[in-house]
Amino acid sequence: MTVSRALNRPEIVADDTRHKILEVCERLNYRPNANARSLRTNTSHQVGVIIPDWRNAFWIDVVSGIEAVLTGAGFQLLIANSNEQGRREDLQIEAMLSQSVDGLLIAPSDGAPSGDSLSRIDELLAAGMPLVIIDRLPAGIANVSCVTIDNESGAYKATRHLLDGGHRRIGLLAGNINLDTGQQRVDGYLRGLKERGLAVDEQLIRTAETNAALVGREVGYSSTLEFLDMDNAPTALLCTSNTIAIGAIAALQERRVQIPEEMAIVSFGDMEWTTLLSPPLTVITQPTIEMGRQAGLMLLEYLEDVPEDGHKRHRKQRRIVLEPQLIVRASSVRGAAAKTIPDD
Amino acid sequence: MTVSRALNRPEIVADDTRHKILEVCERLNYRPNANARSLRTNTSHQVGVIIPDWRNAFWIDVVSGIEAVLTGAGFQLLIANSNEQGRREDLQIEAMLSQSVDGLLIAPSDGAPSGDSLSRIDELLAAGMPLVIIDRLPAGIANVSCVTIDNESGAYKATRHLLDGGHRRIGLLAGNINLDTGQQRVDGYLRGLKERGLAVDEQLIRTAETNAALVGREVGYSSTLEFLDMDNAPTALLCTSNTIAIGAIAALQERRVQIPEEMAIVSFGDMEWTTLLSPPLTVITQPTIEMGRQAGLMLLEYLEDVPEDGHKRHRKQRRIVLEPQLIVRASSVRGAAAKTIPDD
DNA sequence: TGGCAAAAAGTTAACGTTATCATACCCTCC
DNA sequence: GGAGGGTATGATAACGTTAACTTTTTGCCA
Repeated sequence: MTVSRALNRPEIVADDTRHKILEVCERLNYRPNANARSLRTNTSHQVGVIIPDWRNAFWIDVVSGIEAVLTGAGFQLLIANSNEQGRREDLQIEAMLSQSVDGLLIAPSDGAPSGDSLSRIDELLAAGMPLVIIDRLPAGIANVSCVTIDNESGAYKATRHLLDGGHRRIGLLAGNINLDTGQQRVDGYLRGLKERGLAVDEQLIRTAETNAALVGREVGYSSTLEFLDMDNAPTALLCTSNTIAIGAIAALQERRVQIPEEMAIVSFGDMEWTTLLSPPLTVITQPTIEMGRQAGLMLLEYLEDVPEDGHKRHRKQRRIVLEPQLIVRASSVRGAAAKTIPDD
Repeated sequence: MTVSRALNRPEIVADDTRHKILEVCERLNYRPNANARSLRTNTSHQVGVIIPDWRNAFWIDVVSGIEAVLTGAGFQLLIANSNEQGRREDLQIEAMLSQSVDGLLIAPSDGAPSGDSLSRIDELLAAGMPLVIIDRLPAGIANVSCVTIDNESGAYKATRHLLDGGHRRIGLLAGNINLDTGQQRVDGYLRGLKERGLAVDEQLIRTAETNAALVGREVGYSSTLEFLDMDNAPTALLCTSNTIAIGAIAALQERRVQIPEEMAIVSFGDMEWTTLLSPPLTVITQPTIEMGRQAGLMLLEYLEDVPEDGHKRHRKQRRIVLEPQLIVRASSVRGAAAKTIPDD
């Protein structure tokens, strides 16, 4: 009816008719039914976002970046927390498709039973669903657009910084190395050592089964205690996530280990509290908000790429890799002033 | 058609028909359309959650509690961040109603232009929409169910603790006192002083215009510096939020003020990092997750209260007030041992 | 004034479900 | 063998919107 036109394309309705309609809408407290609209148009102005753990500030920041871009463009976010469980992730994708979301932003969980949600993602791509993968890129997925962080480079920078500080035995508290991000951080660490011709001591590398926040903290704590009990304990610690770092620092404080004199420490992810610690924490910043922003923008391109011929256009796959930065603070430098190391 | 029955009420369909149907669904990759279903049934299994600031860990924890309860009961969460802006909150409620959410959980923003979203909430209640207010209860709303924290009690406990420690001049870094939570914290502080017959020095009470995280931090920082510059500076600080505390601690560290010898500090909200500080931070715990859980359960009661007669049942209003706890750590107690300094 | 194009408004059907009612089928029992 | 009662399935309409098409109105010019 004309009402629909008055609300959606006011310019093609005569002025006084429009005013009359709007006035009546106002009086009747009329509210368009989004479900009916979605049913008819097969578009919802909703975008699904699936993250693995929203108790971790990392992911909240990512979502903030996404939100800034997408709600600005008139999309509503459907946020789901997979809790690092592939099965949940799968169900959530399913639920979002049921609601005919216009697009999806997914950070694959580390617990994906490989086949399951990967093939689901392949299906989505084949169906032409606008989709951008964030932060993690499981090996099995090809031809997908994604925004990630150069974890290898981040870990390398951290390792080199510690080596420059004279450390020769550096403990690596890695997350789940079944995840590409986890493995990349190990790779960066190894590159740092190799570059200096240092042998790798497998005992100095600890991994976790999952990246879930609570587990990270626990692993950081117990692994650090184990390090401290070694005959030739490391003199520096590289923590590959803020949750791991929290556990590690707790362990060091408990044992009254002096930072950085007895143990230097570098962590991943700058948090609001890292500068409040004594000493302040050296970190590899994760450009989380920016990652969210870029992923949002990328998805937006796809969303605005209207399929005029009714058939989904074959889209070029794009990949953005963001560079992490090293911020040197006192936790990793013996008696020296802290400064930011410029990118090289 | 029979398909609908096979999927929704399998027990009333003959076994072999059902199997045939399910097999075909599988083969065709059939997925029920949630919009069509919502349109027809006028129910969406979605619950809207509106919080004022998801960059603040406080709210993320609240949402976690809500999620634990509601997704377990088969509801999907629609999370919106009002950014402490009444106008956004209003639009978000509107959008959620368009999508025929089954219920709403709202933490009213502090920037509500009083009339606007309050009357909207009244409307919702009148229309029988299941609705639970969380954490904050604006003065204008009556007859609504809510789950809150006893802020007055929390601030009182903190104040009493500091008074017990011998402090006589306690700086109060309050948030937005136009918000009931903010005013209640001031009230608790005043009760503490009054109980000991101490005069109130208005100069020791600082408030903020809004509870937005960034502002909180800034206010904590600058107000603390102002305190330190006073002729008779306070010897203790009561911060009414974790963001304010972050700013305050930053200021104290910058001025190299010894905690707790020169300035004791108590904060609201226990975070994962509060024990990592030197000294560890004394806090009033906010039962955030529990608040979310209770709000979720309360809403669930309303949701399950099916209107058999087609007319919304008049429901009893319920209120739950959760009690915060004082956790004493070294930031508020002089000397290694946590011993109480006798009164006068 | 008639004719014609453009603008505005109206009509119809369809999106994919499910509530409701109608039908077909199968058994049991007198 | 037919009435009665259950169970399983089928048919129809409706939820509120909009795409596509049709009709009406308006405005303009010859």
